[in-house]
Amino acid sequence: MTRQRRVILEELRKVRSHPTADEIYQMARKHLPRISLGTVYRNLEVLSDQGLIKKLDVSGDRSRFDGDLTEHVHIRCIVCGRVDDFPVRPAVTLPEINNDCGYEIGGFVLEFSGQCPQCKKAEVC
Amino acid sequence: MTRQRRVILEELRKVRSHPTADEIYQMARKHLPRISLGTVYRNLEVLSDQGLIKKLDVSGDRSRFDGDLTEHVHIRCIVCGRVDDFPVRPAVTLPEINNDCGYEIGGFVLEFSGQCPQCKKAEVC
DNA sequence: TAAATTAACAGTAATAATTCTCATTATTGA
DNA sequence: TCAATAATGAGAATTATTACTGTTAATTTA
Ligand SMILES: [Mn+2]
Ligand SMILES: [Mn+2]
Ligand SMILES: [Zn+2]
Ligand SMILES: [Zn+2]
Repeated sequence: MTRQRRVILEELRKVRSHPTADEIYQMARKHLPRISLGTVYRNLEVLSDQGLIKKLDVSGDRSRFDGDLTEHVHIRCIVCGRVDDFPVRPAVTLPEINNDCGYEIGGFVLEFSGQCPQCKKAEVC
Repeated sequence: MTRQRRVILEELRKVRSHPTADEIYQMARKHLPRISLGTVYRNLEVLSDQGLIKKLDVSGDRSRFDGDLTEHVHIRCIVCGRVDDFPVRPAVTLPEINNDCGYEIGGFVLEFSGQCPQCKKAEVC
């Protein structure tokens, strides 16, 4: 656990947003001005492999990261791309799913999408 | 509806897989050897905007496309990346969701992941 | 402690999916 | 027919991400 890795983890746990690698890079630079983007990517990968953070493979162009390890659902704005937690639990749990497709199921992603309050307000009619 | 666009749509409707843009490019080249990858990307975007196909923003690196417009669930192999239809309907429907997060909800993605039969068999123990 | 080994680093180059540019070709419709 | 419009092919540009290359810091061992 290097200083760089600790700062990345702390900054990610501090926010309730789901920042991209580059956004985490900007956050970390406030504390470690000489940190490199490559280090941020490398450590996000390591932390994700160690199970200390979650890499969100939500829709959209860039990967996002979440310091909240509890299983929860996300909602993404189709206009600006921001991702929030969504306060609903899916009624479906993994053991309930009848697996007749031959896959060995390991997880699932439930992601809602729509317009966030800001984008809804800014909408041109 | 140009020849290029029609071939892309027909090829996509022909298969039950969820090909990437490059895979569709290879399929289209069989009929139009001089078609360009840029044209494939452009027409997939147009067809998706027109609602004639669906662009799948599933997890993973590349976008995939689906000629099946009915609402259904997907499963993705975490080893080889292939995407299949998953024969389960989520118990949750959009109107049921209480929207107290301020978003205007437009849709959702439910995607399971795991190992496909081939990858499960090939697994090194 | 001092040398050797290891791990992570910063900076930068490479990769790959996608988008953009632009000259050319096809299509439309008065 | 023929001008206007739209789409194309080829390839360059963009961009998120990954890989590489010395360098530095930390850890282990003699
Ligand atoms: Mn979250
Ligand atoms: Mn499908
Ligand atoms: Zn928004
Ligand atoms: Zn597989």
